[in-house]
Amino acid sequence: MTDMPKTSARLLSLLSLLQARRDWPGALLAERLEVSPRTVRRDVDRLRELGYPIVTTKGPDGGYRLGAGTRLPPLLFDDEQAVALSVALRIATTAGAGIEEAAARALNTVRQVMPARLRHRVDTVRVTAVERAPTAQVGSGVLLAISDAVHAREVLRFDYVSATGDPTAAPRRAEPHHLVTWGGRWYLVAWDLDRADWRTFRADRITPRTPTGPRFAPRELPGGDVAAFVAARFSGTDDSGGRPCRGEVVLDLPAAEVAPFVHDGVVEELGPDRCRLVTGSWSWHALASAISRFDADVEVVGPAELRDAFARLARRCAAAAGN
Amino acid sequence: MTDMPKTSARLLSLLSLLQARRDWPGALLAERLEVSPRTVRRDVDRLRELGYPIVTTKGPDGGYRLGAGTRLPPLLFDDEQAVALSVALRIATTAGAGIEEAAARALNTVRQVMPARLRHRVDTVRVTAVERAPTAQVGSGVLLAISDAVHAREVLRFDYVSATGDPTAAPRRAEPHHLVTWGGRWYLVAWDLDRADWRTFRADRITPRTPTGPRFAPRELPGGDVAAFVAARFSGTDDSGGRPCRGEVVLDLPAAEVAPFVHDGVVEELGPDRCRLVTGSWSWHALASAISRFDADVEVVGPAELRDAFARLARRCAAAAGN
DNA sequence: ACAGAAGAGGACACAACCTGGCCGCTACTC
DNA sequence: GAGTAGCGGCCAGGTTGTGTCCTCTTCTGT
Repeated sequence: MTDMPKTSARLLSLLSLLQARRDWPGALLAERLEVSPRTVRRDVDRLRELGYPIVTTKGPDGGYRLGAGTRLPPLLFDDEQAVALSVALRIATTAGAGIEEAAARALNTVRQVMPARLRHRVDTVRVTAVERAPTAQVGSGVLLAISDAVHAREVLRFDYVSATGDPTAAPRRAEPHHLVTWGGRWYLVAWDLDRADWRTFRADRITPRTPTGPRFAPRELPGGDVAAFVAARFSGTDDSGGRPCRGEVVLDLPAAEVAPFVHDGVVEELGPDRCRLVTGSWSWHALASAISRFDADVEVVGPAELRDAFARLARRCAAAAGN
Repeated sequence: MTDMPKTSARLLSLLSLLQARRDWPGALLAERLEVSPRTVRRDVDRLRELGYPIVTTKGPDGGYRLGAGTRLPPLLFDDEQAVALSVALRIATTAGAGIEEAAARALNTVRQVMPARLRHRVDTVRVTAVERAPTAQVGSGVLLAISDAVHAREVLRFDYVSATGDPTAAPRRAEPHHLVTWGGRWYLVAWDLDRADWRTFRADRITPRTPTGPRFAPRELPGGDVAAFVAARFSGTDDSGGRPCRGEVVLDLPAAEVAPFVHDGVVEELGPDRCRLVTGSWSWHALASAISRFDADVEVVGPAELRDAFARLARRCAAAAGN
């Protein structure tokens, strides 16, 4: 089985890779395909000669990209795809959000058209998803309706059950911008037309109405990034409650050593051994204590309350140390 | 100049020829591709090695044909399956755990063999997954290796990088029982053979070794349910496993206020506002920090290392407070 | 059952092709 | 202007692919 034409196989992989991602730096492709960058360039050339429109960006942040409107040869699942598929769908079947059963069926359907080897791969992957919060059921119909509205940029009208359980009297109207999942729940990020502000609605409390309203012009989400927006929205309100005290510090540690321990916050690399950490906790004391877990020098950026908390924590610890 | 690789190009052509027609006699293909029949046979072999299911008919009226699985009955998903598939894979591509890119490719691959209507459905669904923690990358290879071991019930040998970043000297040996995802991270729930206890290992810190060990008989997980087990494990902090540094302190707090936050240790009531706490952590520093989370006066009973850690922590905090 | 059609595949020699390295260029960003 | 990233020529050496020749095996139709 060592007889396969490396080159052709690589070309197919290359196509698959290019299809999966916006921009691929040549170096990354080289690494991924396990060939030299020079060969990647040649491969790209080859694909071009075969008629595939690969556009390229030069300079920093450059890379390759597959142009649109291409007829690709029937690509096959490779092992990684099979694993990804199984993992994703199995998670959906255990942690699901009303789509468990559909996900299970989909997995089965795909399974059927796979070569035996891959089918076996799929079968061996067993994953359990554990959620912090009991997952609220959202019908795929609702998901679909919201998705469609987002995609079509049409004002969504819907009934909404508030957190207290009271159905809002009047149907809400909002410009749907993003469908987001966070911590096992589904949220719609939308511009609430009635309140003239950005809101996140829990999808499981939404009952879409038909027909949808007129089209709208997309607005720019504060923060630019949906992920950032939602993270910011919820950062003070974990499922288990709120984290009202937030602060910012600079740590003398590589970001990579800090990030894994931060569950609710942002870690930003400032240098090889330096990073910025923005996080929150229940109280200033708890926040200071949480930050102190990193065995590194801390520089408090703010706010003053955090500084004070550190001062008190210092006295506590000094006392505990027997002076 | 036009140094187009004949072979690769031919393979692609062959693929599209086979797609376009039911049955191709080898001789015809040879003529069409302008190569000898022998080469056609070799090309077919090559495609087979690349995973394309090409069926062949021998005898008179024989020929080659592209089998199912690549383009045939355009996967008959129903809408719900399509939605589930898109949702699951899109989540995987944004929240991914090292499989984002593979998930994206898988979605594209599936997309290709869908009828136009469903493809549209798939394209409509846009989901963003927001994770609390920057997700640690886990290679699909690791996931696969773990999964395989779980499935085969074979003892897994692996190198493990501890929370502190120190690679454990000796490889660990464990009976893998479940692969779990929780809060955006992957964990292996296993019976640690060396420590003779249940442990949860972070998958991103695992480097599996080959070969795997002998088969094992499944044990019953305390709590029965993986989900319950993992949830219980993590309900306190996100540390897991054994804690080498143990110490004892007396806190000026009611036991009832301390106990809920201690998941690996003992809280003993000493008075209405006083309790003894024995617990452990990965390092003395971490232990001191963990104890300091209680906003109360601390009296270190022992050992001396903990006292020292508190002293150091005090200096750290004082420095952080800007003195 | 037999002949014939068609694919399978081993051997071999020669040519073509690919790859990695090296290097100077160009295009773009900060 | 410096740094990054892609471009592409050139070369040497080893790998691959190809055509040809042959012998088997598997079907089908008579």
